[in-house]
Amino acid sequence: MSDPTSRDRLIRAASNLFRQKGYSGVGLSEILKEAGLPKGSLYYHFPKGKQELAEAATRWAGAWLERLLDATFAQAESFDQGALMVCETISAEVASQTHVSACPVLSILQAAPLEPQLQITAQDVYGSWTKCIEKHAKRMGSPQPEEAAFSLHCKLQGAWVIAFAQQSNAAFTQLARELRAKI
Amino acid sequence: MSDPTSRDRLIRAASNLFRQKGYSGVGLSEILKEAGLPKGSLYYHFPKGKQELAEAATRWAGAWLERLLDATFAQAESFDQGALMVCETISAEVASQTHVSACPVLSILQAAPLEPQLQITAQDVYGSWTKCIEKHAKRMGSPQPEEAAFSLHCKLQGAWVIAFAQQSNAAFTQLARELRAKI
DNA sequence: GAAGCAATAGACCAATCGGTCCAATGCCGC
DNA sequence: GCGGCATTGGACCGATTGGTCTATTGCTTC
Repeated sequence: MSDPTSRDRLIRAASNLFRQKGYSGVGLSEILKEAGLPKGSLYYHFPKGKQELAEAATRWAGAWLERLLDATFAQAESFDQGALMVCETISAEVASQTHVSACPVLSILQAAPLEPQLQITAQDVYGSWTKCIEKHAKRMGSPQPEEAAFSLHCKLQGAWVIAFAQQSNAAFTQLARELRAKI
Repeated sequence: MSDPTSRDRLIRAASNLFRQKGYSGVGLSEILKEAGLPKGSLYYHFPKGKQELAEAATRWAGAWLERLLDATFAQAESFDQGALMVCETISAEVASQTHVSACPVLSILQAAPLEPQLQITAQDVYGSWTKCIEKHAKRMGSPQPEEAAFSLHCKLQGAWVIAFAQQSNAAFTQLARELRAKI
């Protein structure tokens, strides 16, 4: 069994950097420097190189957000309240960092035309999130779970893009205000 | 006065390519090949190089979308109806191309940490859009024009990101369905 | 301690990057 | 035809890119 810390360090470093500068904006040397590992380690753990690392990083961050969704909705008493709490949780998460990082999927999205596998990865992760939200919508008796899931996902994506552009979580607090009014 | 066609060709080529692969994902050689111009022309029209070209391309595309907003809202009988029409117009625009291109601002957003000027450009263009929507919201007697403008901008951004990921305008048609229900 | 595998370390590669520079070209008023 | 400026054409540059390859290290199992 391989030492998990090295592989993990690579994934974390890659995810952080990609979310700030995008897939094409980050060089392997920068990732390796951040992870404190030589090039040999990268190609040992990810033989297909940058693309495979980006895929792993995106799925890792995607799973993290899905856990966040599950944990937050588990505490909610209604879907609308859960939606608000998710928005507030992401807002707090975003605000806790010195820089506002983009949605992890966004980071690899623009590299999709260059690396077809990343397109599939992006669709997979987005699909998982929507399904996850839909699951909770159904569980809480939302009348149109599919529509509600898309609507929330769409708003969160929009707020995340704007927050990234402004380097501020103001968009999330504004969205939270909007969601609170619906309860 | 400089010949507008060369400068314009560069801007159009750059905008198209950036919207597909992102700022860092496109090389100057690719832009020049698409525009059919040599490198000398680029640095004549844009002495500061790639960054200046990207800024011009983003502002150009930003102005195009703002004209689209104005033209669409001008035909609407209410803000909510205008919002729906904008969504449908962008949806049709997106669907008319073989590839779904990202929002022009998104293209340069992830390059912002590398090129500080692009961060300002992105904020400017987003700000113009929001103000433009707000202007129409006020004009049509929307009770909370600021909130309404942010809300629409946010939803459109989200739908655009998802549409880009899925390479389909399904997200826009879904958002249109949601907006139609509010009228 | 020797064999053997997991993992690291980094030299090295061709290709491409953004950018600089200057000669050549085309078009203008004269 | 000529001077002069706007623009083009493209060679050239150092730096960096993603990727390959091999030597070495360190642990584990006999």
